Amino acid sequence: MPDDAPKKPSRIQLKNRKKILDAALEVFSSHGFRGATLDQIAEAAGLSKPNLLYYFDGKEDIHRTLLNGLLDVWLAPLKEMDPSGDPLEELMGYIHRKLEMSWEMPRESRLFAGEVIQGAPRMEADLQSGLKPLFDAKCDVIRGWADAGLLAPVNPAHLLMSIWAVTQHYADFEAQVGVLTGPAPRAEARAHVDKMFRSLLSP
Amino acid sequence: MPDDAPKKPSRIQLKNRKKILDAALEVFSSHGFRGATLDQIAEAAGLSKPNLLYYFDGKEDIHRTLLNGLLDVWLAPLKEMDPSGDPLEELMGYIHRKLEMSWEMPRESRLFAGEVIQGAPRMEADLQSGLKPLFDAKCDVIRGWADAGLLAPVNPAHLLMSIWAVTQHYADFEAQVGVLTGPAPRAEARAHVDKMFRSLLSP
DNA sequence: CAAAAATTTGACCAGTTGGTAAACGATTGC
DNA sequence: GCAATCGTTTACCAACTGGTCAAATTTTTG
Repeated sequence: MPDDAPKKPSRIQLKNRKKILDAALEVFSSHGFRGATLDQIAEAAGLSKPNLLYYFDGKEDIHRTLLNGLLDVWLAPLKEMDPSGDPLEELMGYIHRKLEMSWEMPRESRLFAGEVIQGAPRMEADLQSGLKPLFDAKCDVIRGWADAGLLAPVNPAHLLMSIWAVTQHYADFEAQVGVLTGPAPRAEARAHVDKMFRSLLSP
Repeated sequence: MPDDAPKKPSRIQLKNRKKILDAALEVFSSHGFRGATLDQIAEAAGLSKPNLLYYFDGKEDIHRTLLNGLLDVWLAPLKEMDPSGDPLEELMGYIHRKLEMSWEMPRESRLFAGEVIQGAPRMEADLQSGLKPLFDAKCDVIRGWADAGLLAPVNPAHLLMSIWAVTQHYADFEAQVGVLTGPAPRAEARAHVDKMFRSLLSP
């Protein structure tokens, strides 16, 4: 018999865990792990601090849960890239989906970025087990496309990293983008990114 | 008579301030402002904590001094871009210099990135006064080149941001790059970045 | 060298922070 | 209806952190 009984969570547990994770996303993404305090998260969640710790084992637990759930969301667009589709349009579709995510989920992007910048101390395992295999698989797909002459010859790994760099930049460096461009850079960004990668990838 | 006598710093002051700033760069860049402690910085600098505070007014003072000095270094390559040179080669030269900086000065890059990700709370003024004017000026230069047909038509602001995004990615996301690519991605990165921007910019 | 100035240190402090214990309320299953 | 479980709060603490201060030590200067 398994000694870790799953004990299906009650409605109230589901609701409060969700509230906590949402509050934690807000706070962690704008102050970093160390910069965030349980009091801040508790207040943002509308709960008391000891109440937080009734639902999670501690600050690290909240953070880890958040990052873990995030990785799936974050990689979903890449998973959708279809090896049997039209190469250029599959890649451009991925790029636009990723760019859209940066506008729609900047907190998630910054949480991720902050963690990686600091050496991913609480995420190394997830990167190895979650990100690496998918990354390698998609690199193979892209290499296949390029070898078949359906794309310009390109280094798949560095292509993917460039895509992440450019698209996530709009979320992660929002403070800088805001200072440097007008209030509505979204359409311009879309056009620019489209042109940049299309010119690189067109065979 | 000016009441804030400059009082030229002694050899010992110069040396220790340098040691402190170097230690602070190490610690701040890998733990963020809030995550860094004065004790950590003091230990890395080989000084006692009260001794740190003899040279700087406090944690914020150290951080601000660091960021302030950094912005100049960071923008130097952009300043070097010569409006009267060959457009494509000036831009590609800038790109390669910026990429080189990411490999040579990853701590500086991460310090900057961490600050901007968290909304640049201690840097807004510097961005407005130091970065914005240079950015606008160089955008005008690039626009001029493009209008003259010496470059492919391109959005100057988003071009510059793309350059930053791609080049700094190798420093800021080093932990991720390390997991995903082999141990020597430097030459590959160079080739990829060159190809990407050359294909975008060639008229 | 001796006085003055600069530098360094040890002891200390007040505020913050992650986390705990136990009592108190609310739900739920029977 | 009522006991048992679940959920919440109050009061609290030990560790850490940024910062102070006066004394001690070293360096510079006349």
